[in-house]
Amino acid sequence: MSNGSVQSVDRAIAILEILAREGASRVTDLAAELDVHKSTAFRLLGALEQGGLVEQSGDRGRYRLGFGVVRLAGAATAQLDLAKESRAVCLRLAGEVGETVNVAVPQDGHAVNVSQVRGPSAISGHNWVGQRTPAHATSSGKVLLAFGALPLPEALDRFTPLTITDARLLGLEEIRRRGWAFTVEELELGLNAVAAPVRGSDGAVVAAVSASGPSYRLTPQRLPEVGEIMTAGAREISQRIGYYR
Amino acid sequence: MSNGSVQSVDRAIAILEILAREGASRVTDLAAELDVHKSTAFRLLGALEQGGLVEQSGDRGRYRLGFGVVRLAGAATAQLDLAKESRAVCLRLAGEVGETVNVAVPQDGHAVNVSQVRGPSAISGHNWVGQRTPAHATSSGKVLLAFGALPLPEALDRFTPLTITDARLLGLEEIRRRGWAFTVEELELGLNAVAAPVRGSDGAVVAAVSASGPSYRLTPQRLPEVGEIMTAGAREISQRIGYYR
DNA sequence: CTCCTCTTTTCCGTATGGTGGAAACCAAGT
DNA sequence: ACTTGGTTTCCACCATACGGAAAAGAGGAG
Repeated sequence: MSNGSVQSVDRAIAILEILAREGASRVTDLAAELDVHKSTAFRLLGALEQGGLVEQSGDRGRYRLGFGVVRLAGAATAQLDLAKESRAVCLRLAGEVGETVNVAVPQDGHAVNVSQVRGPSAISGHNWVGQRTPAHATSSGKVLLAFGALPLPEALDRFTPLTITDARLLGLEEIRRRGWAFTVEELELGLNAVAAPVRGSDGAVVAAVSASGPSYRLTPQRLPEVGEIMTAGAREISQRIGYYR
Repeated sequence: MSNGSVQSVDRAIAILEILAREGASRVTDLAAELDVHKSTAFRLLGALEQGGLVEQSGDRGRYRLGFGVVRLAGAATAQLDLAKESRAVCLRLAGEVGETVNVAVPQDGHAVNVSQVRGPSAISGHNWVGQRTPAHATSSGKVLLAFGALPLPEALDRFTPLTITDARLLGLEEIRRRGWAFTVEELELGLNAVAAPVRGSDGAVVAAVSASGPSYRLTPQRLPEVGEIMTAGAREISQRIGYYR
C-alpha cells in the first residue's frame, strides 16, 4: 500500500472535490484553498479540462465538474448496479430452478462471476464469485462468446473428456438463435449448466446469468425448460439495469 | 485555453478511462497501455486510490474505479438534474401564475439562476439565467438565506428605497414558518416576486423556485395565493430530484 | 515440496516536469 | 479613462516523479 504521494495528482483530485462541494469555483479561490500558486491551479485545471473532468462555467475563469466525471461514474456503477439489481432475480431463479445461480461478466478474456445465489439443494459449498472461468467450458462463457462480449480464445483447454476444444463445435450461432447456452460435464464431470444473455441499456450483452447443478438433477432433458426460465430471468435483469426493448 | 500539459495528471486521467472501459485492470496491463514503467503505474494508482477514485479488486494487484468517482458524479449531475427536472414544473407554474419563473441555486454567497421560463405576459425580455442576484433583495435569495443554504452577507446593499438593509428585518424566521418568501420592489422598483424552497434527497434546501412580475399584476394581495402555488411547485421539483418526505 | 515464471511492490539516484514568481492581459466598476 | 482584481502566459530553477534494479509474493508445474 503506497502513501498516495504524487503531488500533482493529489492536487488535481482535491480540485475535483472542491468543485463537487462548491458547484463552481474561480482559479483564485481554488489556489487559495489548495495553498498553491494561481498559475499552478490554472495549469492543473487545464489538465483536468483537457481530460474532460472539469469544464468552464459560462463566465470566464470559473470552473465546474465536467461530464467526463459522469461518464466515469457510469462505468463504475454499472457493475455495482448489475450485482445489486440481479440479486433479487437470482434468488427467485434459484428457487424456481432449484440450482445455484450465478451472474458473470466478461473480463480479460474470461467470464468472471460477480453474484451468486446458492440453490436450495446445493451440495457443494463452492463460491464462484470473483472467480474467472474458461469461457468455452462454461454456459455463461459460451453466451458471452456467442454474443460478442468476449473474443474467441486462441486455445481451448480440455478439462474433462467432454470439453469442446474445437471452436467450430461450440455452436455459437445456434446459441444466438436459441437465446441460451448450456454445458454438459464440460468444465467438471457431473456438472451441467444453462445460461442466458443480460443486456445493457444500449442492447449489447454485458453479462450472463446461469444455473448450474449436478447432471443427475440438471439432466439434458431438462435443459430446454431451464433455458426458458433463465432467458426470462435474464430479460428481467436486463430491464432492471436499463434495457427496454 | 491551456494545452492540458501536466503529465502525471494526464496519466492519472488515462488510467481512469482505461478502468472505465475495462472494468478492472492489472498494474502491468495499465503500464503497457500507458507506455510507462510499472512502478510509475503503481505510484499513480496509489495516488488515485488514496483519493478514492480507484480501489483494488478482490484479487491482488487488480484495480477498478472507486466510489469516489460516483460521489463526484453525483455532485456534477445534481445541478444538471435540477435544471432538467425543474423545467416541466416551471412551464406549468409560469402558465398558472402568469409570470416569469426562475430556479436559483446558492453559489459564492449569491443566488444564481440556472433555469428560467418566461411568463405569457412577460414585458421584459430579461434573461436571468447565469446571473447572480443579491440574496437579501430577491425572493429566491431570502429563501436560501432562511433555510441555511446561504450565509447572511455582511453588508446589505440598497437597490431601491424599499430594499431591506437591516438583516434583522428580513423576516427569515417567518419565511421558514410560512414556507415561502416574497419581495416587494426591493430589487427593482415595480418588480415583485415570490419563491419557495427546493429540497435535495437528504432534505436540505439546495435551490429556490420563484415567480416574478410587475407589481401592478403581482400585487401584495396576490402574494399568499402565489406563495401556495410556488410551494406546491417546489415540492414537486424536490420529489423529481429525489426528496421523498 | 521445490522450482520456475510472472507480477507486484519497494527503494533510490537522476533528470525532467511542475513549481512559484513576475508580468502581460482582460473584464468590470467607478 | 483609470483602477482594481482576477486570469493567463512565460521562464528559470529545483523538488518531485521518473525508470531501473531488485526484493517480495503468488500461482502453477513437476
